Amino acid sequence: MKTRFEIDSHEYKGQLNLDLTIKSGQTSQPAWLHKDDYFLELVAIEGKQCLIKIRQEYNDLESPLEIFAESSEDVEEDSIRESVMEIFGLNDDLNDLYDFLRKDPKLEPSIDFCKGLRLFKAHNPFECIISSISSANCSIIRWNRSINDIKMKWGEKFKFDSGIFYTFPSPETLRNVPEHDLEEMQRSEDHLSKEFIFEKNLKSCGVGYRAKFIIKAAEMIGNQIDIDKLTKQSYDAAFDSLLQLPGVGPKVADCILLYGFGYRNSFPVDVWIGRIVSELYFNGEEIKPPKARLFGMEKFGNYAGYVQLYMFHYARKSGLLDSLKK
DNA sequence: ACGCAGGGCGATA
DNA sequence: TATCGCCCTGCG
Repeated sequence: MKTRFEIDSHEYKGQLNLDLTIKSGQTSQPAWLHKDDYFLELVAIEGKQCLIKIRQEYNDLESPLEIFAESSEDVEEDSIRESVMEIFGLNDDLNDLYDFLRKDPKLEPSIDFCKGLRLFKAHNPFECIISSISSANCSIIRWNRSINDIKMKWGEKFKFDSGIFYTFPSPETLRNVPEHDLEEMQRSEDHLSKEFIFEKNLKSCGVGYRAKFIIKAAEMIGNQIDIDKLTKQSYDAAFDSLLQLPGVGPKVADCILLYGFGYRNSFPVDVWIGRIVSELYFNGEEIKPPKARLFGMEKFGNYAGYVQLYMFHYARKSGLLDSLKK
């Protein structure tokens, strides 16, 4: 099955900046592969693996999105369209958001810096959970690399004309992966050659001490923690459930809820958001993360997730972030 | 070279 | 209940 279609800007409210949305470092998933104007990723639609190629005219936030989809199975165009809408936050009304931001003089300037930036939702919730765990105490490039490594080592391989793509492995697969060189060596003792290179273990993906957390989390998902249930729970209940996973604290849980499950009221607080909140709303007085989190959730309500996203990019681009470094 | 940034955890009071 | 040292790696 190969198909091509467009999504016209009239089909969603407000603008979309595809490039900015994909590259903004949201922990839902690594940035999509950028190749000849197109962004590419393998996405499961109706349970079938489907390569999505998407492109937007450079610097034209109003032009129609051009989408190519390709799969060895038949996938309905409507389902692909729905997935794309969901992944790129096209069901969100950015005009509404901007009306909200304009009412707050502290947030108003963020609009110009972030035009068309949308929440980049995970197409694979389990991948989002592992991405978010990997992102803790870690740079964006590093955890992006780790997740791509994990996909290449244990994902299922799919070949297309435009390249080779891998799925993110299932919890069942990931929970059985060796943690480090030693474990990999022990497991393959019987057939070990002199030149054996240890590279099929989690630590070799650069996740560091988070390897243990990832394996344990993969074990718990499907047992104590049911992903489908999480999406149907209240924000508070889902937050508490996620905290049971190793490597998941408040910040990571909020990222998973926002980028993985679409809880728009979550307000993930890392050191930067903490500093920005204290600078903008508390005269620079130090605000502890739990307090900043509650402040954001209460003040911004269902816009909290977007406000967090916009605050960070605004601060980054305006130079505010640099001024807060010390 | 080497010290620091980054979020969560487990030990401590 | 709050505070603090440590975990691993990339970068300046």
